[in-house]
Amino acid sequence: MPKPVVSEAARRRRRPTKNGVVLSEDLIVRTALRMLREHGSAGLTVRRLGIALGADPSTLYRYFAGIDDLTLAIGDMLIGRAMAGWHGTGDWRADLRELGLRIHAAYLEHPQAAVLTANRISGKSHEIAADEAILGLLRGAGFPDREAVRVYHAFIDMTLAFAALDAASLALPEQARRADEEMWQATYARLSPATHPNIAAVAPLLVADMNDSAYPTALDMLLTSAATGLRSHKAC
Amino acid sequence: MPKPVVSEAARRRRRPTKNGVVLSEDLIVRTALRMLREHGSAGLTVRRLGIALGADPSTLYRYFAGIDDLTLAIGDMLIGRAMAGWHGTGDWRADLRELGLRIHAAYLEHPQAAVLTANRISGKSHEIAADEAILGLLRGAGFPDREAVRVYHAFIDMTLAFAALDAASLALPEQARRADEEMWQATYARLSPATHPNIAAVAPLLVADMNDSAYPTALDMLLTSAATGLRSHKAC
DNA sequence: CACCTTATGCCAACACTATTGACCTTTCGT
DNA sequence: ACGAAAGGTCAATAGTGTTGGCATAAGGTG
Repeated sequence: MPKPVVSEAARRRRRPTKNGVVLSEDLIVRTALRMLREHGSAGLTVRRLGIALGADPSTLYRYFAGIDDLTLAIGDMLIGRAMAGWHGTGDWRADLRELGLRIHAAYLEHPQAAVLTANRISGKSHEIAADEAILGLLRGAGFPDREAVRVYHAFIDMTLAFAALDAASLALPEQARRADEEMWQATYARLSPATHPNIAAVAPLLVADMNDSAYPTALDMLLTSAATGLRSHKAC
Repeated sequence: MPKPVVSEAARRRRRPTKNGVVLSEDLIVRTALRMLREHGSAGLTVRRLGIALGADPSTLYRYFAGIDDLTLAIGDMLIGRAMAGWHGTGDWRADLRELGLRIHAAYLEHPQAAVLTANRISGKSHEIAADEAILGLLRGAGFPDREAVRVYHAFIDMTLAFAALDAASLALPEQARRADEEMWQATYARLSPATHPNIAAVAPLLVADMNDSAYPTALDMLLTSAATGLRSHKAC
């Protein structure tokens, strides 16, 4: 057992690196985020990260068990940023909406990172805090426990799933992204009404709509359905 | 220009490999799918694929420009299988539900492959056919065009997003998947009621629920909300 | 202040990876 | 039957994550 990873809290000595940098989990993750932004989602490598930090690549294994562990930490930091400074207002529906949009936005701010981490469960502190907040809103609103868990599950998975999907298209290389966006013009808008009557009928609407995220719409629909269910529950 | 890739249609000579195997795009893609299933989503490497085919790894570059090109071809194949043999029944809500579940299921049948390709937009024929069918169902049900496009967009993106999310967790290496599944037991079920009252209160429900896909729930909520909107539209 | 333990950074090495350019051999149209 | 070139092979390059051993400085203890 050559390299035990010491938890950040239990870390006592802070020996500076050859170049004088003092490492920490937080610094490593923040640097990784910067590298992802600059070099794309395939540009995060242990070697490059080491160089960017001014430390030997192998040093990182004192902080993270492997690159997988590092990506989980990156994901947790994104959730942490989404939740930073959030406070509920008492209106469960507005609060949930705000929370979903915040998480979605936090991921889209770092699309290359989001692609790597959005579909992983980290179980780290920020993620747990978010889950606690969401469940609190639902139970506080009067959802019975079973229903609260159902809605919570749909809400959080939908939010992360959309974050990953939308991030993926933002993370494409400039050239590929433009090609995707112009697909709607080039392909869908030119289909014959004879073979594709429905697409042809709404083509202008499609072109206008498809390059925005559908998340806000889908989120509102989920919340509407939840509210409907809540009313019928209270009626009983 | 050392290695021009010849399109499958224009391919004329079929020289057998040292081991006597005759290559083709189709054979390569099918073999890649098998390897993904057997060795996990990180187990598809040019070297291994070459060995599995009984050919030198570099031979594959005669068929695909790079590994990225190969994954696109794999994705193409999945999309083709998703819609095969579908027919509507006339009940728009049931039909949409069926369609969503089919697409979701088709991806989950090859989770390791889905992970690599799920957040790419193809714009190819099968995808167009699905879009036409969905828009037809919504417009046939009486949604005004603008509303039909909104619901269509939310529906298709949500379906693909969940397919990617759920495929990702199925595609994790056995060890990591068990770790993720046990996270709910190991981490969430042990949080103190003092610090995390809501999670603690519903912990057993979470453990029971979180390892299934939330897609059916989210899909039903989306359809419920759409149906509500449709009723109020018809009332006008 | 000096000492000793040990946490932590560094180095070298390993077994991989994708990709490329040069070479050679088989295939097919003429 | 011949010659062009498609297509398979080989060798090499530059990169990857990861690990074991070593050196050194930090910080508690006397």
